[in-house]
Amino acid sequence: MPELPEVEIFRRYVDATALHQKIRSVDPRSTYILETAPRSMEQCLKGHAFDSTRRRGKYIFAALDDGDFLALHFGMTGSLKYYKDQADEPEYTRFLIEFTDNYHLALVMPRKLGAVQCVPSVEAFVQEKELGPDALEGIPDFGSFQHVLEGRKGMAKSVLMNQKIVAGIGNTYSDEILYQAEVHPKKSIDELDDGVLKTIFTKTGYVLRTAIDRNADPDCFPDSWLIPQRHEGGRCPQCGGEVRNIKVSGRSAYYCPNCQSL
DNA sequence: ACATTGACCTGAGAGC
DNA sequence: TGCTCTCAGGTCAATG
Repeated sequence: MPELPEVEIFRRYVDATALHQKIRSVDPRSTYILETAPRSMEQCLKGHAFDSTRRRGKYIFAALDDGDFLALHFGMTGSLKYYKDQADEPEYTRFLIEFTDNYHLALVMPRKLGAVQCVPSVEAFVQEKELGPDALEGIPDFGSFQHVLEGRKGMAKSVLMNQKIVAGIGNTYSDEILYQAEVHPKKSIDELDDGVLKTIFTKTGYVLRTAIDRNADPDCFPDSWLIPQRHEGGRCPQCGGEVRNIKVSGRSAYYCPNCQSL
């Protein structure tokens, strides 16, 4: 599921493939994910080129040469594919950009839970969505982390997943972070002492950074991690006990009842 | 103002 | 085989 590490890999993919090429046409296959009208979308992109990219949480912003941005969100099934021949167009292409050199950039998304739009300013967009600081780059030290959590009362997992508090962490990585910090997903955040909070902060950086270093490919994650065991019948790498699955705010949370007690 | 829940989307996989 | 049901988890609106 595209959380911060996957989205960062997508961002680098755009950097490596689709920059500095003039856009010939835009083909919105699904208006459902379009948050900018098709006409203004075309006006925004056609004849322009992407200069650079930025990421905030789970959003990518591709900067156009006239100052606008294309904002991309991948929902839970989104990905990008860059290719030349029309015959190589992936199934479930929901938004398609064609460059003047005949290459294509497709937003592929079986479930239409993502979004595409043109925005004049990243800052205004972030403000409108009330996005919190980026989980990796927006929280430089433990003091900032404490500040971000100030006054929060919810369950640890829900807090980590709340994009208005910290942007970029979703269901899968919140489980990993709490597993490594040995915190029960339902533990109230305001009941944790500074030592534990500091561990959560440290593990957040470690987990996200390591995932990016390994191409956000779970097959390459360390054996000591929960994610490879995050399924029915999975075993805790630490104690060998069975991993448990419970519902936390309507999401399925995996954890080790032995290592992460309440 | 905050926390929590349910709806949306649609393919995969289970069960009958 | 083929139908129905449940589940996955991103965000957002509605509810507590």
